[in-house]
Amino acid sequence: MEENILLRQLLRERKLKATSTRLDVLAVISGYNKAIPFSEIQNSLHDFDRVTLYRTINSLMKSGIIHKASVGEKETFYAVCSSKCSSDSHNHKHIHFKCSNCKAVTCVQADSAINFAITGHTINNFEIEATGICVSCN
Amino acid sequence: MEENILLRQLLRERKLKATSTRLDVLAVISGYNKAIPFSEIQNSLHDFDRVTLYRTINSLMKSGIIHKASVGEKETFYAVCSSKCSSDSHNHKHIHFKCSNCKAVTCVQADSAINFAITGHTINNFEIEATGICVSCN
DNA sequence: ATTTTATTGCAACCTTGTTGCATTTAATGT
DNA sequence: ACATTAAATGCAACAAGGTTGCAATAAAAT
Repeated sequence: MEENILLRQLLRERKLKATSTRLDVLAVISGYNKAIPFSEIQNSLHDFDRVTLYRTINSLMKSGIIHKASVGEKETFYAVCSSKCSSDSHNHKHIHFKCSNCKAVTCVQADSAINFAITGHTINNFEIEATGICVSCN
Repeated sequence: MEENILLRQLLRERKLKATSTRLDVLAVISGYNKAIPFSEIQNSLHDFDRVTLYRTINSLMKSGIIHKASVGEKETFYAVCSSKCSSDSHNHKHIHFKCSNCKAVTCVQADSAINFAITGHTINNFEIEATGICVSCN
């Protein structure tokens, strides 16, 4: 369990105690470089209780540090937020992309802004989950 | 449990036995006029075993009669498919829209086709879940 | 250094969904 | 209409994912 002063600062900024659980979980998630499935977090950190991991992930989400990256699968994926996110609101304009070849889930930007309208409806927010072949597999 | 000859035909076309469970479940789902949460199906049909409902829903999905309409919630919603869907493939180009006022989930079409690209990626399929205010609440 | 307050671990629990097996029901052919 | 066949149902049991209450512990504030 190595100390990461930056992660510690990040937690304190969001008014969260910089406990070793949080530092470790955050290190695993941010070191993964793509959306990480819950089971992968568990495997990397088998010294922590399952409940503690759930609670840690929940507080990281509430604080706008990480977010869920669902891709219609049973298993939940998590990824670090952009700096735009806060305790109050998650603000993602990206797409959750699942590669059907390597199975990796990543947060990617569309080449240009996505806009659409639905007659009579006011659209406040939307999420896109896409599947296909990622850069590495192409 | 009233007989619906049309639903019976629909089931038989898709090579499914027209059992009373299926006729009832289908009547409830199609009569709901928007995506229906699983609990609502259960409440309407408390005489059937939970397992039977799950199995019924699964076979209706496999046959392309209904589909899941997820909106990032814990609870699963279901809606009837367009006639384009078959046992082989679900083919939806619609958006799953959740009204933050009345909480209803509906399948709606965008006013114009939605297209986007991600550099280096091949996009094979995508799903959009939107939240906002629906027609009735506007 | 002590107090305060949040976090952890544990056990227990809930919900959602699935499986195996014996029983029942719908469709098919006669 | 009747027997046969193949699929669907109910039940019990289970598994995965996630939550809650509470006592013990660790971090932050004084």
